[in-house]
Amino acid sequence: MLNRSDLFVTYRLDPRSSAAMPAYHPQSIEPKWQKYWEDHQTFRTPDRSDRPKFYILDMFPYPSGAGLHVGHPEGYTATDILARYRRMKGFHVLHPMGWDAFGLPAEQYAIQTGAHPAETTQKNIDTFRRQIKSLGFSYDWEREIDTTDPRYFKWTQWIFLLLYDTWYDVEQKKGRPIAELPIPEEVRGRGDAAVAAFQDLHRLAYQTEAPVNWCPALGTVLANEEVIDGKSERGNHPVVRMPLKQWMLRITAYAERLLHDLEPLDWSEAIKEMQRNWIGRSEGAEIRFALAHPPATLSEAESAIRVFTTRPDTLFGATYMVLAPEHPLVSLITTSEQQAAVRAYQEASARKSDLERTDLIKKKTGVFTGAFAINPATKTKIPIWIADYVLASYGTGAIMAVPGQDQRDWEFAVVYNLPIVRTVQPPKDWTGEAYLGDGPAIESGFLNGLYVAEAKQQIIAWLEENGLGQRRVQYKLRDWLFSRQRYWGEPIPLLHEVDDQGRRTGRIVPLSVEELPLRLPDMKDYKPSGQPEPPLGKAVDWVHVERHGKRYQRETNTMPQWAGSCWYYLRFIDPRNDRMLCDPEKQRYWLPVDLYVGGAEHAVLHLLYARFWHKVLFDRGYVSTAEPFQKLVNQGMILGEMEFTAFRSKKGHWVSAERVDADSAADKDTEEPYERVKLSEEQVEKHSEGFVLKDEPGVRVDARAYKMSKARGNVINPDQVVGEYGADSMRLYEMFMGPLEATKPWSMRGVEGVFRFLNRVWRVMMSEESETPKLADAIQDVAPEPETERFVHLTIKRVTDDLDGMRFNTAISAMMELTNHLTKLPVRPRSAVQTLVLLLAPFAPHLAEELWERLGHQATLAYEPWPVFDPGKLKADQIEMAVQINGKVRARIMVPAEHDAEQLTQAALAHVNVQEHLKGKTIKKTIAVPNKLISFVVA
RNA sequence: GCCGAAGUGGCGGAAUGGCAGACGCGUCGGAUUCAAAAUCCGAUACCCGCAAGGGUGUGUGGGUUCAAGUCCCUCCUUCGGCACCA
Repeated sequence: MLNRSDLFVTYRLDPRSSAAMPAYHPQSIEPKWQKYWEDHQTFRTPDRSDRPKFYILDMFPYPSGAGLHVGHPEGYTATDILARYRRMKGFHVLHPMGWDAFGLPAEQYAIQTGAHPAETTQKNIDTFRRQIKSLGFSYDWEREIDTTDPRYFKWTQWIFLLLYDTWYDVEQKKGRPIAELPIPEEVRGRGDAAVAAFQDLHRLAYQTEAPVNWCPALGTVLANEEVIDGKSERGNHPVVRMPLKQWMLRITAYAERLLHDLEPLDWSEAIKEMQRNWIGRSEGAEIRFALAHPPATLSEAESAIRVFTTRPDTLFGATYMVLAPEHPLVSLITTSEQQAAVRAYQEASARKSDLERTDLIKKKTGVFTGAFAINPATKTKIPIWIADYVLASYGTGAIMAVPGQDQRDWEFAVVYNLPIVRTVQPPKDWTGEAYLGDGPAIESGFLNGLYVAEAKQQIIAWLEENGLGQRRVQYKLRDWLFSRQRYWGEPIPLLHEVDDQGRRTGRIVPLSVEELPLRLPDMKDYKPSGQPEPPLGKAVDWVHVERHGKRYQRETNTMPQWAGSCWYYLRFIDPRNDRMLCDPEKQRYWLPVDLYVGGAEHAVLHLLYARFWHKVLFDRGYVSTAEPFQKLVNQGMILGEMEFTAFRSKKGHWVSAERVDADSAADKDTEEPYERVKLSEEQVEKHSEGFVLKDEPGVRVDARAYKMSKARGNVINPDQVVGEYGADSMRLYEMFMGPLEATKPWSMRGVEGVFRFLNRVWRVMMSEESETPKLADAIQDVAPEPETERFVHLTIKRVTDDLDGMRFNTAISAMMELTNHLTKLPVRPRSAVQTLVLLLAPFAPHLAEELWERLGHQATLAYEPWPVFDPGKLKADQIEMAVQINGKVRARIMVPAEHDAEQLTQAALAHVNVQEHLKGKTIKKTIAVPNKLISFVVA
């Protein structure tokens, strides 16, 4: 079995030779230049400049106890290369780093060990900072921020209060101060409390009863991230949903703008599509179905069931209705005979996790309420059921069931023997159940004969005329559940007024800016209470507050981890400002972020939440752009080294991989468990479709790279790579592996490959003969040969173009080719090697600085102008061109570059092999494209 | 099931519709060395051929084109996301 240390031992270059010889030795070069940059404040970024700005941002990490993962430096290297490149191109570059440091692991660790989360967090940050610094990134460390720093979360809390102080004006399509919310006369008439309640109903931050993930076994509420497939991530205990008063953020008010403003952004289409799907806009109608026998206790508004449908055209086919089990009307309309059954069903579905409820293979279930509604189109009585295939949280929590045109309704109708009426004519050969396609309406009164789109228009007009419903847009996006029953997060800066008995009156008082930051109380016991109440409730002294003779309790929920990362890109612009979150003028200069790089796991939530906050800040006048991140790139995942796995049965026979389920290692048919046997490269060979055992070629072997994980033991530690090969090799390898966005497997041999390249660069310039490092005698102040000159200019062009297109792997290839060329030259022009050093500088900055110094320069090359190529020097005198006959290459000819089509044709015809292939044929067509090829079509 | 991305040598990968496999790894041969490591030079898709050369090749099947890895259609596989959203 191959393990990590074996890999290092096997592939490591002998360190003794590098220490003794004046060879490339990153272990001494790299600390030297890192110290230089720090001492000279080389990458300190002044707030303003006359130069064009470039704000290049990494998704800042959560500093986990495990230290940096090789996945982190992938994105960081890409952005660092671009930051350094842009500086050399004359841009004023903002390139900061910080820590997303609130979160669960520190709290879990505290529960286990008693260590304060702030301590472990600082320790982890120190490790991350050291590791990141060891890679030589050009961050302006003066701008470092930490979301758990009170000077930072003061403003996170301030933004929360801004959200609390904002309502969404649908007319103006923007968030406005709550003081500007128009209060209806009728509300005002009922007094201050009614006005306050009305305002609370409209705030972007509001409270509601919302279901949370309650884990009875752990005695705690879990965040969604902690729930995997309906079980707790830790311990694998069942999780149920229970309602609890929660803070919510009204992100749904911004759904349309979040969708619309996505369009012009320079993001990958994939990410945009994921966001669009998440927002999930659909157009349709809201329709009111009157109850057939409304209970006398209900008001007129209450005695109708509102539904949302995207297919109002199928209204005539609505043969029953379904309410979500949690729908408030259920208890009001259920008849006495059905009470028991309905209550039992409600309780059963409450116990189910989301996963169980959405389990697709299960049969549809439901219970009849005993009540009926009137289909407004057919005027017939239709039964009202409850079923958990209808979600309380989408639309109105109720549907009109149209089994003829909806597969889910069809399945339900079949189970409970409910009527099915087709109201869209399916095609003649239709054999399916519900028909969702287009077709003429049937059995639909005045809609008959109309196709779907037209029928929708007609029925909506009819509904609106008759006051039965209206056009409506619905979003899948839900409001953001913002509170966590946790310790290690930002406290929510609100006070709840309590009466003499200590009960909350419902009145809420926000803290003033002067009272911020509201710090966490120091606690010994972070353990969840065993009840679904936040641990902060146990800090009695902290919770109880008295002011102006009134008693208050602090809010004990904390903010989710997303909060701190929602606006950090803004704080980097003005990280030490203690008067406001960010100076308006600085913000105007730096925003938007020109390039944002990070993992695809944040494709939806983080980016959506940050965009939402940004838009609120925009509406309230604190930022000047509608969007925070102009260009977004997601780096791909780095997998472990390729592994070969064979499967062996209990009896010791090899089992071919195609018969085995790769995840469980069990037989696909018999489910017999097999043993996994790791193989070395020497034990396998490629056989047509896959790898097989060398000794037993009939046995297929599983060959793939896996996600890095502690359990699998395939985690690569960046410290070890930097220690062995240096930061420059680490950086270069991460970029050379393949396209930034691609998922790719790690290879230690690949690291060694780029390390050898850096050694070649060193030897191109440095003498190997002398005892101490010395410039090679081959470096001379001479003009380059035309071929070398052309090579240099071509390389400048390739590297520049590739950097602009973020194709780091091919840029490195280009530099390798130039290095290989220069290596062969007995005399290497100083100008040529100097250009190579400058091109290499963003990628391998330590080596480049060292060589730059050896070449006789006094100062850092960080702000040297980027090399420029002369397009006139890219062309060769003679070029090789291919000659095709009927699409096949039959010859290659050297021709002067300026040859025109006619000259090319003549040159091609002169070639022996061409003549051979043309013998006895007639040329029907000749295509000669200068710089491309010459092609003859013959018959 | 739906949406998205991707399938190219032994491996990572490269190719504005114009010479498939750049560059790197690995492997083989050679130089250097007492020997090894490191380094340097050469070869390396597959098949036939001593060679010149020829044939076949970018997941599958079809199409467009003088010319397709690249464009269009079909299917298959892998990865990522969403998933009873009415």
